Amino acid sequence: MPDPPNAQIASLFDELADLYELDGAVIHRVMAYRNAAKAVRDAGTSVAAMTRAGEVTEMPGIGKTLEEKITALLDTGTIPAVEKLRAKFPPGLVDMTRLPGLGPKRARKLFDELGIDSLAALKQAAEEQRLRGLRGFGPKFEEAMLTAFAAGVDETPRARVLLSRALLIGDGIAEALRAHPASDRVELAGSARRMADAVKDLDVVATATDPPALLRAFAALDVIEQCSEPGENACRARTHTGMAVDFRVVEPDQFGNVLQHLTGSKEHNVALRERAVRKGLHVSEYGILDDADGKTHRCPTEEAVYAKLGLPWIPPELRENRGELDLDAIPPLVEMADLKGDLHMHTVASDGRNTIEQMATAALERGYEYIAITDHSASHGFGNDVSPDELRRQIERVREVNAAIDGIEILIGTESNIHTDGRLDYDDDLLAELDWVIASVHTSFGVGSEQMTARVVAACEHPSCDAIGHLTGRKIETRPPYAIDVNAVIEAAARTQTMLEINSSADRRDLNDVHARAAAQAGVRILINSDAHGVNTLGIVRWGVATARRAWLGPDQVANTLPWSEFAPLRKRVAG
DNA sequence: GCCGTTTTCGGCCCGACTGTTTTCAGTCG
Repeated sequence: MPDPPNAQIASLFDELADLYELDGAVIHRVMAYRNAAKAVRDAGTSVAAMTRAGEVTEMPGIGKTLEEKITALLDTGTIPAVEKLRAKFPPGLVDMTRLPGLGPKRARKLFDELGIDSLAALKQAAEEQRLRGLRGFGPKFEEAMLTAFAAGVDETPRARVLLSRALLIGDGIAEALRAHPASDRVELAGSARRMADAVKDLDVVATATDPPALLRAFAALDVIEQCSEPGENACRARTHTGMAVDFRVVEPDQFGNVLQHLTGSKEHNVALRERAVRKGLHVSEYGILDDADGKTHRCPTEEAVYAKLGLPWIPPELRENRGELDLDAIPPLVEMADLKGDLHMHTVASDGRNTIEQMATAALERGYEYIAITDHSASHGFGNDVSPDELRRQIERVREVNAAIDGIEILIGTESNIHTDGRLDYDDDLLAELDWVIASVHTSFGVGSEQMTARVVAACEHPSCDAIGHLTGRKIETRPPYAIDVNAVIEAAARTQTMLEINSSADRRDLNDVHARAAAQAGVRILINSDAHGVNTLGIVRWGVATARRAWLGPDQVANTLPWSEFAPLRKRVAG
């Protein structure tokens, strides 16, 4: 039996949390399971392997009991408590808690008293006004349920919005508000500020000389479709694209507290407050209450908030409670300006829109010292035209352009498909003639974890394979990663000196933050590549850089921050 | 269920809102 991936262990713990909550367990026990689920999901190495090694209780949030549960999962393929509770509560009960205002306590009551065990049964009971007889439930509750059903809560939940789309709106709003004469400071908060993969809504915080005027200006922005009646210092709006936007104007001396509070994440804030309590400090969005003097300290800046707690200012990308609160000093994080090359891009030879010359000129304008032209290989649909003979002609073309354009090294490469048996496209001789090979999976996603892992590990072992592209094949919000043992690939990449790419496409960001951090810790060299299909998308490395920063990567862990003279010898074909 | 510069037991972040209730539990972010 293959080891369960971290994601599977995490989702079982989350399910246990839901089930124990329905079972009426004390909330702190439920929270312990949720914390453990997050810790497992964010772990950079195999939790199953750690358990076998007897090291899993070293993880924060995993104690003896949870260790036993993971051990049971490894030994028997299941966790007894999960089986027992699944038998006790129908799955529809957890679905019911998706409704606004209906949590586990009330769902349990509906089940016990009225036998309601699914969204459908709940809807029918609300329509028949059978809920209002129950103590604690009234007509308003029935109405709220029916409103929620009418809005389609029982259908697929609304997808979150890609960061790139959210920031297009959020940055625009912030800029417009900054330009308004009544505004002072304006910042985006929330998960967009943390550069998460996708976001649910936008939070904007401001200070202003004339708050009502700024609130009115916000409501009148072109992107806003509708806005609540502006209150004294806040309003809630929806954009034409359907995004919710919360806007708050606050006192300047509290700006730091509110910005910190609204930036989150929830987990970061909870952990931050727990630590503060141990020092006699109580953190809220309004200030920091100090037991020592009984005063609430207001902070105009986030720096002041963290300083009061004895911490350095923590970059928003790190605020996920993944160890950032243990830092004495913040390590350097990679920036856009650090990038000196881009090792994955397409031209008209396959599915790109621009020529070699155009891509090279655009890269030069970005200040790059080197790029690799990596059109799709022949076995992939987009690369049908790049036959072996065509690739040989492309080698000549790239060499000519490289000679003609000063100031940038243009590598001839390929993005080779990885076949199901781990072979790359093109003969080894032809691959060896190239300057650079990045290998990616584009076909047969469903071969299963074992074969997929063996397939990519085999590619790592190829002497001409310099890097692996978009390792897990995920598309954020639309396609889950295919089954693959990422930790095994990381081990193989470290052993074979194969680089791993963070693909910067806004909907890929693959490696993700957790995997990229694990890979770097294992000594794998990371690349941040655009996978650009035209000159106008070279800049999407912004999203790859964001993922790298969320992975705690500094410039020294990202290979393409090196100048060409230092990057060139790292390639397997040169290093030998 | 986890955890420890107050602790191996007794705590476990903070505040707002809501509906139903006569003082608050449950839910949410």
